[in-house]
Amino acid sequence: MGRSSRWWVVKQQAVFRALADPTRRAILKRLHGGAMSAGEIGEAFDITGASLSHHFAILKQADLVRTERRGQYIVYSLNSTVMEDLMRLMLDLIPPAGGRGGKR
Amino acid sequence: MGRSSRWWVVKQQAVFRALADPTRRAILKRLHGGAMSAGEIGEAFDITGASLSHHFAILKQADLVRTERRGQYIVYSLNSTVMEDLMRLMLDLIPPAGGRGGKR
DNA sequence: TAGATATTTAGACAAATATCTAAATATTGC
DNA sequence: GCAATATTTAGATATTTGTCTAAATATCTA
Repeated sequence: MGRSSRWWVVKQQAVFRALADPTRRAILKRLHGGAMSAGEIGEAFDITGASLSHHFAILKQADLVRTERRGQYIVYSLNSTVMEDLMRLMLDLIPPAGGRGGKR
Repeated sequence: MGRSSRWWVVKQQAVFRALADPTRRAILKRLHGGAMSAGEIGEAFDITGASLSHHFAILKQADLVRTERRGQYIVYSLNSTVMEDLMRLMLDLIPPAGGRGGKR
């Protein structure tokens, strides 16, 4: 419980929303291999830079990625802390092991 | 393995989309305690039965819930198998521990 | 079988979303 | 300072989504 619960309720929605789009999931996966500039990330996708930037903004709002300007470029990297929070959240949606909840 | 990768790509999108809505996440959480009829689930929410039914359809399409008719009622329960698939998928989005120079 | 209850389906509508083009901002190298 | 490159912002548009009301379907009970 390091964070206020309200913080997480808000952030939670941002995170799930961010993950709902296949392009954004692909971006995260691409970042899996290491930090990359916006342009490099974009090479893998067939959409404009503007659209890409839109996706970055949503990922950033969800705190799933971090940015750092390096000269002309802006370098993106995964924020694994929030990813781990998300995992915990997911676990919360899964019934307890050996759980009842089936037929009666 | 076990499932074709195409199956999962399709299902994956359905699952993430299903989780993007806060009402649907709340439904899953409610089912956490055990199977429940549509009406019982609905008691917790301030939306019409029709809207509820819409959410159920999306959860079902994502295979996150199972249904069983019991007389007049239709009983919903969690499908933890797909939830576990989802967890694996999430892990896939998280960078490997100690990845890329960063020991912990 | 008729009426009551539970749930889904159909159709409409407003709000949210992904995408685009064009323009703005930031940075580098000459 | 100026042109080139990288990225974001603004504004427009078509699609998707969540919700509603009304009607349809399924089941139970008297």
